[in-house]
Amino acid sequence: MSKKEPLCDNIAGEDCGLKKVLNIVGGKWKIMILCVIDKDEVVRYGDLRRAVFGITNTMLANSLKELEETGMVIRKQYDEMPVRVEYSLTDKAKSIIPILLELKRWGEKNL
Amino acid sequence: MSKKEPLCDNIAGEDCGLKKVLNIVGGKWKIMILCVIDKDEVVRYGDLRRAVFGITNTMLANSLKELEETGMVIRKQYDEMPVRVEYSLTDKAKSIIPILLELKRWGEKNL
DNA sequence: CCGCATCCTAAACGATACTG
DNA sequence: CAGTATCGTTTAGGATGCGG
Repeated sequence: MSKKEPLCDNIAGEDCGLKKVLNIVGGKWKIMILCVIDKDEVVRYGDLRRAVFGITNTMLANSLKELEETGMVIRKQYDEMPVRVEYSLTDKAKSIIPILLELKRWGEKNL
Repeated sequence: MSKKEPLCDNIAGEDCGLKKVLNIVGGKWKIMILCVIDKDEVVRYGDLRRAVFGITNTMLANSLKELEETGMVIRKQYDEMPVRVEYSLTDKAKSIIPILLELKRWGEKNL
């Protein structure tokens, strides 16, 4: 009998681990956002918008909110004047980075 | 100086290895299709349609065509009557499976 | 400075019917 | 059996302007 670990267990639903991952880091901008924060550790909203070339306020704010809700980034607000907001990665997000790096290397080698 | 390997090298374009990967295995069905073929090694079109619950002819045919064009699956046609078509994974596709499995495990553990 | 609200476009996805 | 063609729907993404 085959002992192969299946890629997806629940072919029908959204509860496959793989699909869950794509749900939270998929889309057009999320990985690039994680990338910038990973690189600089702590990043302000405005710096993020300048670093992620081409992103609009709408998409950056939406993406950051979703990343925060899924426990990937931490939002810290300083009520100065004007206000300052800093984003950083959670431990959870940091733990996925090495796997994404493997995927990146695979892509560079094979595509 | 930081020696950290960047997640994305080209923040602006589509030429980041990570984005390339998502381009070819992203979307709603591609990973599930790869999953089924990986499990059974060689799969006929009709079996694939039954195995990937909820997929339509349109999406299955489109996805398979794209996976073939990106060198992820092999299409072999037998001109019998009625015709028979079998799909299998390329070595390239097989080599990404272990990484996807890691992602899957990460998703199961963290999401 | 850091976003949100609104409206709009484009692309992904889907239903149905039909063909070699 | 293994798809294609056509058309409708839905969702992701984007432009612009306003507000705390």
